[in-house]
Amino acid sequence: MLTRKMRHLDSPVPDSTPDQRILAAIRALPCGQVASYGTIARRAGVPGRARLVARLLARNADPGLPWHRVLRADGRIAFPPDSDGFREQCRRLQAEGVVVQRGRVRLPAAEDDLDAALWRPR
DNA sequence: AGTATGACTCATC
DNA sequence: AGATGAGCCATAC
Repeated sequence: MLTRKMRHLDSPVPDSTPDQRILAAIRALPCGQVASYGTIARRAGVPGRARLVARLLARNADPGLPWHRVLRADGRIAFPPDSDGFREQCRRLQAEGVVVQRGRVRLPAAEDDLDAALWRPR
């Protein structure tokens, strides 16, 4: 039986939903590396949908998902500074060696995949 | 159908 | 660097 929804052509595009690709993009973040909601959205093929990323994280129940590596575009933690989420995220990041000061992390200057991957300071 | 609400982002000041 | 307002998109009422 073929899929119920016929594809226009049998396109080689991954048969995945934006949600799945976003989760994949987050899971693809290496330990100690961070990215903004917007960057995750872009990497997942849904540019401009940072809020979708945020919504997914808010609902996520998977304890293995490295949600703490996702920050706002300015490098700040998205939770209110006095919240449990904030503290937990800080703790997890620092446990990975990420420098967090005043709730802020220095994001890779060029959030491009290439630069972020190659420019990583030792 | 209209309004409010976010783990958002960007331009501007 | 902080504040503000507009844009944005999916859900919830």
